[in-house]
Amino acid sequence: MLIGEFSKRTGVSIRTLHYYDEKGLLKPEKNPISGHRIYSDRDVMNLHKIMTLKALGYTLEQISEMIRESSFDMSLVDSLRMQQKKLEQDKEDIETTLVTIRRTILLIEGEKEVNSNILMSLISSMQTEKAQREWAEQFMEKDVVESLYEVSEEEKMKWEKATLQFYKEIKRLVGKPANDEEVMHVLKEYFTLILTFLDVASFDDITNIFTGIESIEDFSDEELSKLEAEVEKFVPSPLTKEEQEWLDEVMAYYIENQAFGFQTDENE
Amino acid sequence: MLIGEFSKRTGVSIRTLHYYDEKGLLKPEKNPISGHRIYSDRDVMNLHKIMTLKALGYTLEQISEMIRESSFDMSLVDSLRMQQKKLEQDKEDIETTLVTIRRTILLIEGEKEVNSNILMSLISSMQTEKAQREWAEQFMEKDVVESLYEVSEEEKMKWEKATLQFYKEIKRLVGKPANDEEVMHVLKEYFTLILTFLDVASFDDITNIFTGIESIEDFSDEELSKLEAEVEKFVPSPLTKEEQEWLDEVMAYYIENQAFGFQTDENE
DNA sequence: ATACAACCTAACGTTACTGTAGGTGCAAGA
DNA sequence: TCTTGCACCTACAGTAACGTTAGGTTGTAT
Repeated sequence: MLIGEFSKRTGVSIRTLHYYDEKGLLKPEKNPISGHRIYSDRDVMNLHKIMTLKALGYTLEQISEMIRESSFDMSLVDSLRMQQKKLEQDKEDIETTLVTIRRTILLIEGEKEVNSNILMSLISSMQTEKAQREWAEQFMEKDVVESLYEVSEEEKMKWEKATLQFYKEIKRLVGKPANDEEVMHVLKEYFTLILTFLDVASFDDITNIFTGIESIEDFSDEELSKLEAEVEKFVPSPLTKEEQEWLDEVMAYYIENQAFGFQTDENE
Repeated sequence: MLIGEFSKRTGVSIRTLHYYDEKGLLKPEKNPISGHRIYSDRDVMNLHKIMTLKALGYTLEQISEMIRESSFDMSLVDSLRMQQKKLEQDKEDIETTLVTIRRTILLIEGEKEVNSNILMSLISSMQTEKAQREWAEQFMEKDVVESLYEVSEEEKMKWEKATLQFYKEIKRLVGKPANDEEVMHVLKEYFTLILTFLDVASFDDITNIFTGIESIEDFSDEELSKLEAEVEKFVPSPLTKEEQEWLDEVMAYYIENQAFGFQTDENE
């Protein structure tokens, strides 16, 4: 059987067969005069072995070691279990990304255009959700973390949509004075939402969800900036430096003037 | 920010940053004298965008097109849906392979050593199960195919274990005369098993599961060898030519002498 | 004799990097 | 001032598993 027929019979391209020959994986006889490769029925079987192991995810190098022997012993089971682990990890990664994609599609379906920085922030926030959770367990009780993350898809969606809108507003309002009515309104809405999601009544209560911390002031400045850097690694802020500085300013103003009063302010 | 600090802050290796610069994905400022790269805060954001899109499965080339614009429109949704499809396919492939691996481990757990040809045959049979099913629908009614493949894991396992044992026996018995008692015994057991799985009472009834076929003789020789070749593409026989020829022979002998009688032969 | 298919080797292209060699810029210590 | 050492630079090579192309040879039909 010449290479063309063999290729058709097995469905493996001629170039791949050349390559396997070159790599010593499948070395057929050769016509010593013409140099043409001559494949036998045994080669069909050997190629099939190669393809099967490839389907299980082994590299050609691993395969060439494996096919030297004509039978497998129990060490194959160990090797299979390793493959299994690898594939399960791959699958989980894909699963995470699929969820992210689904949520992203839902998120932007209502919009006609989305600022790419904001969107990327949100996407990577979804993508790294699991890592964020594990990281958060350093500071909070496990069940607190759980209650924060184990919310329905709709809740998450609501949060993401609100965040998207909030950042959009920030980019629109940047530069306005801290006591601007619209600015105050946007901040109020967002803070209210945060408190709703955290399920606390006021900012003071937020400290309750951290372990071993009496108040926000327990964090030193160094600690805070270290924390910020770590958070940035997960999800960098989609705001420019100016936007961020402006936001810090108006937020400080807002908290000083309204934070502990807005609960009662219900008829606006 | 020089490249070292930037690399630490973002977790991306220096070499990769060089690469992104080279490819035009992330081109920081350069000190015109020393040639050192100078990264800004905006670059942090841009790199983050790149990493996010990479996590969604886009290639660097696609990414470099995508990051030219500062906002996304609805075409992103189409693109995300395409990614989604691709990832779903990948996931399914992995899933299939995982099932195959699990079954393979179970299959060989009882054995101390397995002939690699036989094992490869069985593995690829599991791996291509779906394709086999679709192929089989050319010849059988959909519900017949379904009833053949929609059996419990244990049933499948039983079949595979039996097949493994059968091939092992063949390789042990090859060369013995067709009327050898042991040979007859092995064939009988295997045929009985086949009929059990096909849920038919005799070989004549097998034709009932094919559509538009009155008897096996309806197939011409060409058709049969074409069929065989197609089956070989899924799962080549783990037998050598001699073993296969010997098996054909003893099977022919067995069918002629016993096939239609063994149903009654219950006290052996 | 010639056309043509089928084969050959050899070398480059692909993707997303990593590794290495050899050289420059800049600060601190001997 | 010289040297050491670190951070940085460019440029070239290598990885997996092939695909593609070029240029040349073999075998067969006309």
